[in-house]
Amino acid sequence: MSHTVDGTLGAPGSRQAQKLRTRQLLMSASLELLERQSLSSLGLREVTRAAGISPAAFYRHFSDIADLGVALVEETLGSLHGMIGAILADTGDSEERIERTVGLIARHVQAQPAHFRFIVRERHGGVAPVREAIAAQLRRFADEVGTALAAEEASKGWSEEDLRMLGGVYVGHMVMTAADLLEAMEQDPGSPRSAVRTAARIAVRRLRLVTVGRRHWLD
Amino acid sequence: MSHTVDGTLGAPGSRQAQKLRTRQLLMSASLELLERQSLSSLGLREVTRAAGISPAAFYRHFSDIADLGVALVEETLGSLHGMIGAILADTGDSEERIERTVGLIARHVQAQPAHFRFIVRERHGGVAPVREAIAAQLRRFADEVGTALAAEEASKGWSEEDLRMLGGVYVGHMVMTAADLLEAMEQDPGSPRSAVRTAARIAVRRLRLVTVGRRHWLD
DNA sequence: TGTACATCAGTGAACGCGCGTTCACTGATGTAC
DNA sequence: TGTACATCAGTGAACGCGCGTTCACTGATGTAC
Repeated sequence: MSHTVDGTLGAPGSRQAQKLRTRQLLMSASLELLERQSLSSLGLREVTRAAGISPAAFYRHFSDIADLGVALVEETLGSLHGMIGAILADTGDSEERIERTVGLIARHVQAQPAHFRFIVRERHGGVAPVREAIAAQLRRFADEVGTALAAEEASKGWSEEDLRMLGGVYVGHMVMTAADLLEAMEQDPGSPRSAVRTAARIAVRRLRLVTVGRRHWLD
Repeated sequence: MSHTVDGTLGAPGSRQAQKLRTRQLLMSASLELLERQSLSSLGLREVTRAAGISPAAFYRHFSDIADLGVALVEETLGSLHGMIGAILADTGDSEERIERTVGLIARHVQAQPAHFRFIVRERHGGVAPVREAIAAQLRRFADEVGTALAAEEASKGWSEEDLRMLGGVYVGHMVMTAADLLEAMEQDPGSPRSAVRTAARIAVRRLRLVTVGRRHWLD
């Protein structure tokens, strides 16, 4: 019944909650370390040191680093679902919508760069289970986008395979834009963010190219 | 016959030639190991073991693994120059040309999968100098393609920035296609190669989308 | 031409270090009655 | 309600192992005369 957040008292379920908190600590500590290295070079001891727990405790939560990586994929791409939804609601061919979409991606990337960097880096990285988890999620996103596009006016007469392709193109562009923005953020002086603006402008033009192609696909 | 030269070799099986051979051995052994792991998890001892030389000898050729990685980038993207040239000579908007381009990429990827996998994996990998070397080379490729496109009929009225963007889009599609083909090759049963064919077909459609967009860019 | 010396790619042993994993343990939390 | 027992997240020590790097060395190749 009673409840003290500082970990001294026992409410029912507080053990479970504490375990979850530690798990989350491991995951966010890892994500921070992964800003500067890849998953396959991330050490178990390194992670537990950063999280402030003993190495052995790691095994109460994950069987190994690859397992933690898969959990990070779920968490990260879960948090992206909101973004995909917002973009879907926005998907259309007008200039304004393209710019809003790129702006949305830019804001998400700047808000949680570590999550995006992780996905971009491990998408083709050296840890097979993580690569597969990312591929499965991105395929799901592409299907969702394709399905949403199918309902639009501009998709009349499109074959199912072409719609799936188009969904994949949009998702591919999102990842590409995120990667470009991260690269720009890394090399940017900090204040003026000119490299970021350039990356965003190019992303807009690329999306415009796809949009024009879509409009005249059946010509 | 006396041969006194400032440092050039004269005798067959010269010291310099042997050194180059060992260096090449280190690089090709690494590339093989990198089919199954990423550069940042590649060990110096692991490489020398695979190459059949002692660990200490490594330092006669490279200062560390990152240094070897940069050398691999130069070698790999140097070998791609021929492909880029062939594609440039082929670049145009006709359906046939698109299919020839994708076929060309597919053949190169199947001929030397390890080289392409290395570039795709390390393009956003955990080793900064390697990432930068790849980015610099791809930027160069994109500029070359952009310049070649500028000379074409279809590029009349295009701004320079849009041409650079288009060059980047083509290079981006090449890398994307290579990545998709590698993924398909991995999961393919072996004989029918249906996943590879599907990946190639989708690559063709994506390129077609870009082509249509290009054609109507100024509408 | 032959001889004496210089160079340097590759060796093998040694080093200290941090790694992943195991184990018996502790003590707070949860449960049964 | 209080008491006795069960659970289990996290600990700390220990282990064997492979790592990157250093060093003095060897012996084939190259050079000077």
